[in-house]
Amino acid sequence: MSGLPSDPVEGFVEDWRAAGWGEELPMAVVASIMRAERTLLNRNEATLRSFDLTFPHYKLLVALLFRPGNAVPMSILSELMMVHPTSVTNTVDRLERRGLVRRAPHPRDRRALVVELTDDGRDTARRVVKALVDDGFGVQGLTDAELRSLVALLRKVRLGAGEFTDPEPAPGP
Amino acid sequence: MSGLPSDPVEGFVEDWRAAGWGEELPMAVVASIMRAERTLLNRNEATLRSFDLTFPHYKLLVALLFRPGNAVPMSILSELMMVHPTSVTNTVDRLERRGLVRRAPHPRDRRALVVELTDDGRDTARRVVKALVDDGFGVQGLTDAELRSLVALLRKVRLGAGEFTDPEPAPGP
DNA sequence: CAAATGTCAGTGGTACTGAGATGA
DNA sequence: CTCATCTCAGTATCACTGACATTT
Repeated sequence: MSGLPSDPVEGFVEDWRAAGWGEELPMAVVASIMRAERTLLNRNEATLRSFDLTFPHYKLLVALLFRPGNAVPMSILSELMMVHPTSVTNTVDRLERRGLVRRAPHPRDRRALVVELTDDGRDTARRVVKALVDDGFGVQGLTDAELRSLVALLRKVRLGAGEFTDPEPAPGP
Repeated sequence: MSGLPSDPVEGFVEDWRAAGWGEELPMAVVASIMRAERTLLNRNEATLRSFDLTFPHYKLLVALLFRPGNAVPMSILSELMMVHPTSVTNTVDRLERRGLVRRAPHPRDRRALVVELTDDGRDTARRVVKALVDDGFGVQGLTDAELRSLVALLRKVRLGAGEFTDPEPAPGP
């Protein structure tokens, strides 16, 4: 729970404005996102540590948990996790050594591999998710409407920053 | 601009809901924050790299830039940057070797040190900030009202997750 | 005395670059 | 042939733990 006595972003915005830098709103948004990420990470890492998992490990396990067959090609994992392919190799290596995932040949592309959950991995993934859910992912004090609004606004930020394209999935003709 | 064809968070929420895990809104918020952070980081790192700065370096320089005297005690930097004291030592070491900051004795506590910008550091910090501002920090496509709303909502998240206390600075009697 | 500040040495983990083997 | 997929070796950076000297 560490905890500063007051919101550092607010003081920061005041100094920024006083100095006349301009673009204080985008600055405040970026600072808020960075700090929220760090705070939530710190909070949820305590839970992950009790399962001996790091956040990248968790992200990979969860990415597998919600797929038919619990199997995803390495290259897709790289995109979903927004990391370099060699980082995926590294993460999969570690999880495979622990028996939580395994590599299997891609059914139709002999260059590619899919990563799939083992029974142990699926069990672990489910228990970790349950633990995080029970803690509400560390998010507290917002109404459902606020949470929805937040997701929508962050979607705009991600879209504007180029995370993905496709503002809306054009309905078929 | 790399870029996925569509928003991965949306697909994720659908899978999550279909599996009946519950707490899908907090999950979506956390996932959105993590991805927004990563996307903005990737985007702004290109700018930082042109100044040979990493993000931790940037954070420290900017923390100094907006203070009277451009000097801040190490311990405060540790809190502001949300990192371990030894990480601050490390970051300051690197920036000091490059002549961008320097350590000076704390005026009233002989245990403590303050870190202050050199002339070169102040100049560098200003130019980096200007470059980031010119790019709007990678944030595009939101109105001022939306940006304000986003800052307010993220403040609630940070407060709820224990980043700081003090819901509102109780006005003096 | 106990608590706070900062450093040092060492560790573990992440994510990258560049090069290369294999297959579409 | 070109491009995609994945791995390996090497590198940089970060953030931490534990121990310590100094000062409050």
